[in-house]
Amino acid sequence: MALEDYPRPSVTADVVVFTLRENDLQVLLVRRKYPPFEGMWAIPGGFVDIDESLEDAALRELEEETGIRDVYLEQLYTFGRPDRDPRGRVITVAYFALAPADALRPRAGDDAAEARFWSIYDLPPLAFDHADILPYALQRLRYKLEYTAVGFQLLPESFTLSELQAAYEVILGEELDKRNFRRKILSAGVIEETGRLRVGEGRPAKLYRFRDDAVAEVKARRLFP
Amino acid sequence: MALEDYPRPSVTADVVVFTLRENDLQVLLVRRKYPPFEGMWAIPGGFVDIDESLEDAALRELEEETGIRDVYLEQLYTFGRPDRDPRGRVITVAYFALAPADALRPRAGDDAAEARFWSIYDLPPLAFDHADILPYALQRLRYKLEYTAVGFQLLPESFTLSELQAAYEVILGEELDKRNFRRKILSAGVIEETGRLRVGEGRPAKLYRFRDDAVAEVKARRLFP
DNA sequence: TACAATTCGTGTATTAACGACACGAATAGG
DNA sequence: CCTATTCGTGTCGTTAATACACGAATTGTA
Repeated sequence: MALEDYPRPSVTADVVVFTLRENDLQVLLVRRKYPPFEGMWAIPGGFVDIDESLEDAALRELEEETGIRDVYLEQLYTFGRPDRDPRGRVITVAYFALAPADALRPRAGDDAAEARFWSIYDLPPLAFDHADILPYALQRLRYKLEYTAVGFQLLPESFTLSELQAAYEVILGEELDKRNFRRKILSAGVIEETGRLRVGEGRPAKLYRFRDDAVAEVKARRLFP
Repeated sequence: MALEDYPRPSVTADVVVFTLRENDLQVLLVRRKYPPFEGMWAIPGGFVDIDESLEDAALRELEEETGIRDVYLEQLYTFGRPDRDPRGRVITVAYFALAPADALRPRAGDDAAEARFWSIYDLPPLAFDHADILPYALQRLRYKLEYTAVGFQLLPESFTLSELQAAYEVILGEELDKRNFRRKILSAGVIEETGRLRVGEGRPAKLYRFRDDAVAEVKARRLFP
């Protein structure tokens, strides 16, 4: 029996792009220009080309909508309810991406009227089954934050410990103790001082950077056990 | 632009069925009756029907190959390298299933010449990219074992603590301390005594069962923190 | 130029969990 | 009744987690 003898679904790759903006955890959404769900907000994505890997499709869509490349990208889950798209059978492989806000220049694509960030904690009504995908992505992000160094993908190259703690707090949705946070993050050995200071209101703060080497990767396992 | 204007891939659901047999962790494989990879071993699976959910497809394939239903099933990952099937573009949504050995009656399906269990630690050459999928499934199983009560899905309804420990050891691939294991598993509150004993060589052992209630589910989080 | 406002950076004491470790108890079979 | 086998149990030292408060460094302003 040949492949053509089976009916084939359409397959899309959708990308949940997280970033930190205005001391908030936000995701990129696009407003749909055409039916179905015309005018509603949706997770950016599109059809997987026939000779393109799933990850390449996600990266391509990401670049089309945000102009960025070299981003942290991870497969999230595949959503395939038969009725999730009124046009027919469409299975979507969802990815999630993390990027620092300053790297992102959202722009509307061919089939999007508009593109902007929304707080993950205050979302508009969403097209398709995208209201199922975002909570799942948030859960995965929180989960990974506790045992890997993935959180640094959301921050600029250098940052203060207070900024890092604020990022953890807004992602996890809870407050953390300052001294315990510093002790854990420093003893994990995943960051190092840059030697520079950030001046502002109050006492200047030391700037740190992520140690993007093999050592840091290994130690990042079970960062918050 | 309509759905039909895009070339569409084929989509399959493959299921990695784990079980414990002969004090070993084993997976069900089928020997392919037809090309490509005729005669080679493969993870059981098949095409997703056009109006069938991905999970239903996995359950259907599972029932066709093993005769079981009501099994623990979880989506694993979606594999979609463009060249993974020589016939054309085939994306597979891989699932993994856990079942006690006594529930399984492997049987060859329409396109399988033979079906049998293989030790996950001693596998034959595999068709497609299935040699990538199995290690990934093992890693996921080990990972889940440490923080959920998922391991009980592999055991019969009642079991001794020694049997449970042996199961953990064969899955994790390492030896565990008897007293520490018992302390952890009992203090987690996920199992209870049945009041019966298993007699055999040596002192009879108490039989336990999994507490399949809401309390056990909650406490099962971070079973081995 | 001092003082008020702000944010940074630090240590300890208590409690909980983890890992290492050895031997008596209960049964079956010879 | 003795031997072989497996079951079931407790302690101690170490490590990790939590809770908690104040002096230090700077900026802006009176």
